[in-house]
Amino acid sequence: MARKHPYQLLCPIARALDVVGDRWTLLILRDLHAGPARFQQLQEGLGMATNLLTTRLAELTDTGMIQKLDVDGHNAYALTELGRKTDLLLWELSQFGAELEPEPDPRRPGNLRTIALPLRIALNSVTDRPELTIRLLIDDETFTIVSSVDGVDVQYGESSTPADLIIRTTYAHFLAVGEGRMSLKEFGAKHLEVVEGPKHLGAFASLMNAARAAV
Amino acid sequence: MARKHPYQLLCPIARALDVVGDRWTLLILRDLHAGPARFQQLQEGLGMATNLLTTRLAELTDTGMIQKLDVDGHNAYALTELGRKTDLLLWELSQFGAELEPEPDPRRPGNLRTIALPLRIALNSVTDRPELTIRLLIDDETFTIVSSVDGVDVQYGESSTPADLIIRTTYAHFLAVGEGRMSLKEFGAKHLEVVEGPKHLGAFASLMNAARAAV
DNA sequence: CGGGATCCGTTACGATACTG
DNA sequence: CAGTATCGTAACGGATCCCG
Repeated sequence: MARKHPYQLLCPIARALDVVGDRWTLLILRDLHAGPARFQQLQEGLGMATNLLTTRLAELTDTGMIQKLDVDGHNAYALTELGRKTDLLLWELSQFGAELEPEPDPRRPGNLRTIALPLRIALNSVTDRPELTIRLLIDDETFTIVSSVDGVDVQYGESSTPADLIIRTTYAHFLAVGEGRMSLKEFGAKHLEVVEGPKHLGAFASLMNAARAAV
Repeated sequence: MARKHPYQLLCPIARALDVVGDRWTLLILRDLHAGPARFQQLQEGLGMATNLLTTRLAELTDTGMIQKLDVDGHNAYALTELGRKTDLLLWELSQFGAELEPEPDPRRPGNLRTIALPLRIALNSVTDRPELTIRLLIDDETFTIVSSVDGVDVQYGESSTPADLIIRTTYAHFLAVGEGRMSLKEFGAKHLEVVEGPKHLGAFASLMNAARAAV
């Protein structure tokens, strides 16, 4: 199942592209940076053909970028240690994409897994991080943000650790903050519902502020 | 001549890939980071089909990544300001590629333009840069390295500014140093010929050392 | 119903020959 | 030198089907 026409050039860039340069491959990896995902989650989030997704998952497994898990009887796919090393690459790709004109008419609604990687990188750039576990409810979906001295992790879904702070918002508003179209102050005042742990809201706000300033 | 199947997703990564995600596109940009290039230089360096190169150059021109120049009667292609913004992206791609197994049997000999971008980024990471213009003769080709307080530029070919130091080596040896397979000391002693300006060799050596340490 | 596999029409790519 | 033109092959996209 190897590619018929790899570059096979004496260049690390070409080597990287031989592994992650195929259509859809980097977008699959992007989604997996939000944590393990099932076949259907990936397919629906990306809107790609199922046969292609099957092929890509097999290729990524062969190259050691991902591994297949069994999560309570169901298959799931997760990044390996090698696959996780695509984080800075995807971040720079994202930074370059931000220089381009925004998409006039997208084919699909936004994919929530998209935001995990940039959020994690931005939060990790903060030096004075609080010890805090946040559950973020966006539309019907859940993210867990764990901040500690070791770093920040952002995962799709609930984690076993209890959350200090539970907040709810919508994808549109959260994205507006991430892209700088809405101030954190307005976001906090109008579009953020504190479900639990309001005394930790200040720590969350300063963390977000610092991340925005650092990126 | 637009693509029939762009991603058109609400995600900066997908937007970036809609512009630079096609086969060969990032490798063309990589070569152009070494300075303007003619059609044939690109074709020979990459070993790609001429019709595809024509298509890619047209697409990159349409998206504002490159522009066509007329260099003494001949066409040439150069990065625009937007195109130059792919530098960090290509750097991270290169860093990730360095994590992978080296290519066992490459289809073509190394492309000298390949080294300009990583060399420039590495040299730019040095804080105490000397004011120095270096002409680097590798096999039959020439690079010009201009170091100043503003930064370091690495260009394929000769520049109009006179060189303080002219040195000659081979691609294999230079690559060995870049990949850490040969020490700078051994390189300088055995595989580097000083053509002119030996008194500036010390500044060059300390610049290279600092770059190696920083990357 | 989740997790794919098969089939088929369309598009993109690769190699080479040819032209202004 | 700088591309076009042509053509065979591989990859992609969409739909349908299959299997536990």
